[in-house]
Order: sequence, then structure tokens, then C-alpha cells
Amino acid sequence: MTLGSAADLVHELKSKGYKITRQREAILKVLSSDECRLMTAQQIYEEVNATMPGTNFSTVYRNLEVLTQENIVQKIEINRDAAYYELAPDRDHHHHHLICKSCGSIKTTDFCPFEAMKDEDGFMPVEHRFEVYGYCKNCKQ
Amino acid sequence: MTLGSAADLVHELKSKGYKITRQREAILKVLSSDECRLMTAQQIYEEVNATMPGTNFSTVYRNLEVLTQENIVQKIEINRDAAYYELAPDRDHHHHHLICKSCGSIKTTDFCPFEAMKDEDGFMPVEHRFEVYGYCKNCKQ
DNA sequence: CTCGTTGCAAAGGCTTTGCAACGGC
DNA sequence: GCCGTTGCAAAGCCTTTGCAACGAG
Repeated sequence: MTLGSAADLVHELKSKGYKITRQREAILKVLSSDECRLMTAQQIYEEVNATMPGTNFSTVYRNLEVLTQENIVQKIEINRDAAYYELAPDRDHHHHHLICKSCGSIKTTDFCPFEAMKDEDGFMPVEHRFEVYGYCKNCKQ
Repeated sequence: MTLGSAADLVHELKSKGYKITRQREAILKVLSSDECRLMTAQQIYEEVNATMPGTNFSTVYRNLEVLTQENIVQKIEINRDAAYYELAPDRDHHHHHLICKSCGSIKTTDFCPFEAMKDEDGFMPVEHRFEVYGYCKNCKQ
């Protein structure tokens, strides 16, 4: 699976029968921008409106839902304040999160505990979440 | 640290300057009942009202917040529908969760990936969450 | 032209908060 | 009696939904 560029993702959506709107393109562009992104709907909304002014909050939410269902985006519910979204593991490299309890910054780590896990009586694992909370380099004085 | 019985926890709260009310006792009793519990505020509210009819939702929430801050209870935000609460790892044995994507049942596992994690450049870990989503014995046909 | 998509506004659902009454200690 | 706690009702906040207008193919 190729690491998703915005254009690739647009193409993929199209081939699945979805229409390509300027709003949809803007959202995909934000999500697949260079740096590793873990964003709230609010943040995505703001960045999208920088290129596509007038785009509605509902539109962002509805598209994030479509993208999540099509497994292009992964929804992460770290805390109840707001859900986070990022490119799905298939599109990006598999990783986990280091979350600073002080400044809220989120780093990614390649360490994955999943392989080490022994069989759990009868349970068939499909997905997993591993998040570490602590203090980042700047905040740990 | 002793595994918290309701009486112990009541005593601990008292020694920290909190007043002991019948509502508070009922909440602690529910949380520290025999089986490993991972409950929503709604579920706690219902069980508390079985012994203390008339207890308000706000009271449950306010107490859960106090208990979380005093590190007696741990708040787990698995999905946005509702937060889950359980005795904090210090009070209970350390464990993680196996969550069935079909029936929603939650089992616990003693497997913990934390020791295996290598140092992450400058990040000082304090807490961690590891949750595995999949299908339980009954649902995995 | 058709049917998916958007904007708008309102509703939903969990959680929090203001305030007066209550009740541990 | 004091001050933390409760009950009640209302508000907050993220997210979802109904509906008419829009627009991609």
C-alpha cells in the first residue's frame, strides 16, 4: 500500500464511487500533508477553511466519517474533549503515541507491543491502541 | 498498597479531609465490589441508586472526579460514547483490556507492553494505555 | 438530470456548573 | 455552626441529523 498523497487518496475515493468536491479535496490535503498529523476535527476544520473558506463543520465531520469507514483515516479517542484523526496505519507507517501531560504535544513512536503479546484465551485481536502519557523533553524539568 | 475494600477507601478519603456521605460510601462500594469492574458513569449511577435511591447524576460525576484526582479511580476514555471508570492500578492489580468489537464485552489481561518499550528520546513516561480490540470467544465465528 | 454532498440550524448525549438547601464533623 | 456536599436545573461542548439547495459526473 502506497503512502497516501492527497492525489492518490482523491483517486481512491473516486474509484469507490464518491464524488470529488473541493471540500473533500481540501480535507484530504490537510490530512496527508508532510508532517505526521494527529488532529482534532476542530483543527482540520480550521486548516480546511484556510484553503476552502466557508466549509462547514458538518461537512468536515461527515467526510471524516466517510474516510474512517473507508479505512483511509483512523479515529483515535484519547480523551473525551475531542476525537483525533490521522491517516490510517495502512496508509501511513504503523506507530503509537507519546502524549505530554503538560503541554499536550504528541510524538509518535515506532515501538509496537503487539507482537510480544501472548495468545489470550479465545480472544481474536484485530486492532490495538498503545499510548504513553508522560512529559516531553521540554516539560520534564 | 492494599487492594482497596470499600471500607479502606472510605477511611482513606476521610484521612484526606473529605467528608463521608452515604452517597460517597455507596459509590465506593460499587467500584470496589468483587469482580473486576470497568463501568460507565451511567452504570455506576444505576448501581448506586439501588442502595442509595435518589442519588443524583451530578453527585456521581463529582465524586468520580474527586476519586480520580485522589488517584483512587482511573478514568478510561476508550470511546467517545462514555468514559469508563475503574479502581486505579495502584489499588487493583495492573492490567490492560481486551474489548470485543461485536458485543462490547471487556476482558482484562495481565500482559503489559510497558517494560519492553525502549527509551524514547527525551520522553519521560508516567502512564500508559494498552487496549486490544477484536472478537471474543463467543463472537469470533 | 440524478443522486451524492453541502450549509444551516437544531437536536443529541455525556458531562459540567451555579446556586440554594442539606448535613458531616 | 461551618464548610464541604448534594439535588436540581440549566448550560457546555463535541458531534450528529433533517432538510432544502447545490453541483459533480
